[in-house]
Amino acid sequence: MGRHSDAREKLLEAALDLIWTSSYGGVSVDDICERAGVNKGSFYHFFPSKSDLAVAAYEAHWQSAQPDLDRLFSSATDPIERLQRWCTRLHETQHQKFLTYGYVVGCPYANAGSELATQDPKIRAKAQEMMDRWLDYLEATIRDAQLQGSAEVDQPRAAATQVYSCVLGLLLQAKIQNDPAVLLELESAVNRLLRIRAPLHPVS
Amino acid sequence: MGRHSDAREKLLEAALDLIWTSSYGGVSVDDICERAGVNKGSFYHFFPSKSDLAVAAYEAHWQSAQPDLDRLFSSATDPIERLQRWCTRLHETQHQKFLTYGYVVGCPYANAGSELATQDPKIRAKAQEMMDRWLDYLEATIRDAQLQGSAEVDQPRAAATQVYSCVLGLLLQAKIQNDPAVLLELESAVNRLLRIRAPLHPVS
DNA sequence: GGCTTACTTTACCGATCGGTCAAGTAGGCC
DNA sequence: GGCCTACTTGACCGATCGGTAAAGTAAGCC
Repeated sequence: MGRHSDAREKLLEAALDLIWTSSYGGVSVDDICERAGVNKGSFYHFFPSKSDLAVAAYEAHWQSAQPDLDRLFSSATDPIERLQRWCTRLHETQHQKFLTYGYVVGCPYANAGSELATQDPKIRAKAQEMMDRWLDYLEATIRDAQLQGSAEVDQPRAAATQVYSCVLGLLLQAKIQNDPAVLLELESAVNRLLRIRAPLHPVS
Repeated sequence: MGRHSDAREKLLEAALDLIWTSSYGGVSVDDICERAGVNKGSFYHFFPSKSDLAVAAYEAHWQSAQPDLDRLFSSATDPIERLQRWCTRLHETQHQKFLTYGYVVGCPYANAGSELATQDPKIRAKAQEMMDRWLDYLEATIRDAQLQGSAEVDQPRAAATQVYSCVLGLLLQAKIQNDPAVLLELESAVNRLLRIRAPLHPVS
């Protein structure tokens, strides 16, 4: 039944890349098509609209990142170490992007949410979904840390919200200052928010 | 020498309002002119470009908010109380916007920085300037709290960065969830980040 | 081999984008 | 009263926006 094509995947990747390093409004459908090497007609064969492509691109990006996250947040790892490795990873990722593009690019989902939450309900909902998935990883980790007595929190979900807010805020500050080093504050902030006792390598 | 006009001020106010509740890319020069009741020719009489207007609008907004901030962060007030009142104020402001527009709108400077940091150097620089002004208020307050022994931090500037990141992140989460109540986590997060002893009304 | 279906190609749409321009008008200053 | 200057007016620009349509082509299925 008909031929098959990798145009869809190329569009998803091009869209994520371009929108992440620029913004949703700053990237046109033509830009995405050009980067993907796909004609505009094909674009609208695969996606009903620009915003539908964006939503699909975020989902595809998550799907590709999830195996790595599952490894990072594996319950076989000590919860404090999970958090520390995650902090390190965040800095590394942004630093790499900084070297590649010359800019700290922040979190793609948060960028989209910040720009479009009041304008595009589908994208707002997708950003919220992504946020909730992150919060689930954090909540589980914080709960484990609490159970083994290495963190002192009241409600793990609320603590996860606080930790996640610190991450989003530092990513945003790093982006606005265009300096990945801002993210080095993250580990200390997490230790304080969770009242972590005897961090493996204390930073504050 | 010539007549004088309030068109400039009307444009600044219209631009801030529209961009804050939508986004820079989502608002056109025509939109701003229409809201301000000013013709496009007049727009370009006062401002060389859309982004110059945006920068001027952020500065004007800061100037109008500064007296209030100076009162809030007055060194005559107990530093812990300054922080608590600020947390309360942030929630009230967003809640008010939520009631007015139906949306949590977040921080105008952070929104602009998030959207345009990699695209418009002038706006990125302005967002960074705004951020630094906030950090100055916070750093001074944290320093005062540290001196009177009610907070325990190592470097006040770094602590200010952490507190500010929590604010930005919670504002962003509140915007993406479109729920002002997310900001109620702020006070508890600040208490933990600064290791505040005996908060006036403990929340965690 | 032929039919169906999936995908590609390309030209095109009206609307809107940021920005320009030249002519006109009104207020302060001498 | 006249002139300079600040400001207004509204028509206009080429480019680009997101999206459409119709014809063409190639791969899988029978």
